[in-house]
Amino acid sequence: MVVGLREVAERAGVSVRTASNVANDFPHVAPETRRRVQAAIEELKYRPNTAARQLRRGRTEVISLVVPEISSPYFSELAAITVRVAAERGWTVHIDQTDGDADQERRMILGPAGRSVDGVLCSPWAVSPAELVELAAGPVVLLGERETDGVLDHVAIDNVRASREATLHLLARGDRVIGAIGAQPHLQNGTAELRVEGYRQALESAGLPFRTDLVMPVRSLHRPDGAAAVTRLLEVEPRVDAVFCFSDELALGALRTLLEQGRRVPQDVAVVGFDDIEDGRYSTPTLTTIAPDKTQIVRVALDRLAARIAGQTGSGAEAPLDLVVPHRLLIRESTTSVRTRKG
Amino acid sequence: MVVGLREVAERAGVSVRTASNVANDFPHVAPETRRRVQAAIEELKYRPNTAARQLRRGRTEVISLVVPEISSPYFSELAAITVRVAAERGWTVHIDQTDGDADQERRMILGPAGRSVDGVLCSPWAVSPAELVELAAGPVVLLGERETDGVLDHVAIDNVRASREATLHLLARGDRVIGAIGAQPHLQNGTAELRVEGYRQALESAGLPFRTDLVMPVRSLHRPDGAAAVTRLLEVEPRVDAVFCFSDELALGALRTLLEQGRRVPQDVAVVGFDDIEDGRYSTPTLTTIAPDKTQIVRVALDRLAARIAGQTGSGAEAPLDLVVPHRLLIRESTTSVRTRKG
DNA sequence: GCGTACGTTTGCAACGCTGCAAAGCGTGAA
DNA sequence: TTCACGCTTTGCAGCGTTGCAAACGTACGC
Repeated sequence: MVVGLREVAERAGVSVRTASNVANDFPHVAPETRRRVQAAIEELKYRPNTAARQLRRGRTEVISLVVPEISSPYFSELAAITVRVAAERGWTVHIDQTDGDADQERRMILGPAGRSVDGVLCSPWAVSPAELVELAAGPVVLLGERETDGVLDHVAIDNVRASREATLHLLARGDRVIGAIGAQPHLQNGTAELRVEGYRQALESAGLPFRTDLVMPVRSLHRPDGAAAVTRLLEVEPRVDAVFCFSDELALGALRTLLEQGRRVPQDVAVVGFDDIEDGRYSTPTLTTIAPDKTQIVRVALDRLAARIAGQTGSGAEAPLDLVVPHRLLIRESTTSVRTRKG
Repeated sequence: MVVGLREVAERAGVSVRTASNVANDFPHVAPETRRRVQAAIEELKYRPNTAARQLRRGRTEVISLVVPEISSPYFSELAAITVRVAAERGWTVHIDQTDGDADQERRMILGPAGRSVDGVLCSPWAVSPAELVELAAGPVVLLGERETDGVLDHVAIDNVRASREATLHLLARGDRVIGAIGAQPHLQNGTAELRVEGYRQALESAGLPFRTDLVMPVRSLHRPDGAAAVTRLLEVEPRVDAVFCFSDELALGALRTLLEQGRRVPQDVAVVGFDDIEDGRYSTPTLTTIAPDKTQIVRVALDRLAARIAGQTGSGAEAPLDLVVPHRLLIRESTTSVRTRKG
């Protein structure tokens, strides 16, 4: 048996409209009436029908988060934060993963966005922002990718600067032959390019050559890719002093492989990652990394999304913003001291 | 401007009903009519209004997944699989996290479940199944917890057996002083108890005493808890041969701490985890662990949920099922060989 | 030529809720 | 006593879609 406001109203001896008023905390309701309706609501276990409410109000209070994959630590941490921060605004989050597939990405931004969510937070991967803007049916904020040429709001850290800082840190240690792992020429989101650029700038500023043969492309950003890439790197250039990986996962894969091949980290080879995922704080050695302020990313993105949603009815669409969020370089064991160890 | 079936119908010169028929692939539509309506749909970029559809049909094609936390690797892997498997059925997934908080858990199972999702997959934590069944407003399937006394469907591995196998593996190595990390006396979901029980059974079968002082309670199942617990364990019993952790995260935290304290793994102390998260495949040393068949867990749970949803209108509610899914013991470096290493 | 049957199209109503605007009611001022 | 005002309650309609059942048209068999 489905309980609607009708049943509640009947039970409390009021009109449906009054029942609705109570359910929505409308101020002008007599205390006694309110009490009676409340009681009816509880006795009948009334739960508002979201679909009807949405149909009427035109809002869902649901946003969707579209990421390449949920299970990768970076995105799962981001998702967790998003759910938490969204809750502060009374939103719930619909999470979707695209598996890095362009078609799925198109479908997700178009599909769920349709009208069942109020807005979309999207980490694009295979589809360019220019195309996304065509598809978007509602407010969309992009997370962490290249400059979008002002077609859509987007929130990210300054990837070039972060990458430059990471590389400069290695140079400051005295490393001269520095490999980079994580170029992704096949992708449209452009993040990897920015990181290569920062790496290049740092080398240049130190008067060192930018060797493209030390920039290893990867298919995805996971441990196995890092493991494979570092193996290739060692073949290309056995005398490598340090490796800068464009994700912590890559770095952890590389770390593992370096140790397997008998290279001590950081004595023989230093390793820097990117993302500051939790694993890197507990690996052996712990991982030096670029830490984007994830909570800030989410907060800024949701602020922006809220503004877009609120402004939807407004007159002129505001110009898209490129929002930059701070990051830090966290120096840990993989580029500094080594712990003492038996054996 | 909102495009509805009305606009499409107008444009194509047909009735709203016919437009709806085309949008829903109703078979009895003349090819020419279909073509015209299709064209209108595309030109106007018509997207069906989910709310209205749901209101009319009574179905959302959305299920919710309620987990203690998204960012922990086990749950994020589970979530990723769920999204993927659910997609095969045409469902999308609404993910919520409770932060292990009892109230939030209650709200989640009650709230989203209300009528906005067709069913709920829930990993309970702080709330007992008995209470959950009271709250549930629709089909609910529980994941991975104690026997539910038949109040709700639930899917899990055989925790007692898995835990016994892990402990027996250590015993077979010759370990005699074996600690256990991960008791959670404050929780209601009972998983930890089952694992303690399996551990106890194994020790007993080997004629060894079950020492409660070697069973370390933890607040949550993350790396820091594992790190702290193993520190306490070493204080209680410095001569420990092996540690069985009730999650891989605990194990990774323990691993790290053991190494820091100068204990080699596995030569000095062996470590076994539970969950088979990806990190354990890339740690140093790699982690021996109990691997639940996660895909199977999700598949079975969704099958069951689908059956519940389908059977909702049926007459007698079917009796709840306890579904057991297979697991394996994956033996890796943390209980066997050590890699050679320089230095 | 007519009735039947089937393929195709349609109008009506309702899913449960809330915006709107007006009606009902009680109180204090004139 | 009457009027105006504000608090409270109400009815109506419609959000966009689809189930239902009837209407329409055409082709076929008798």
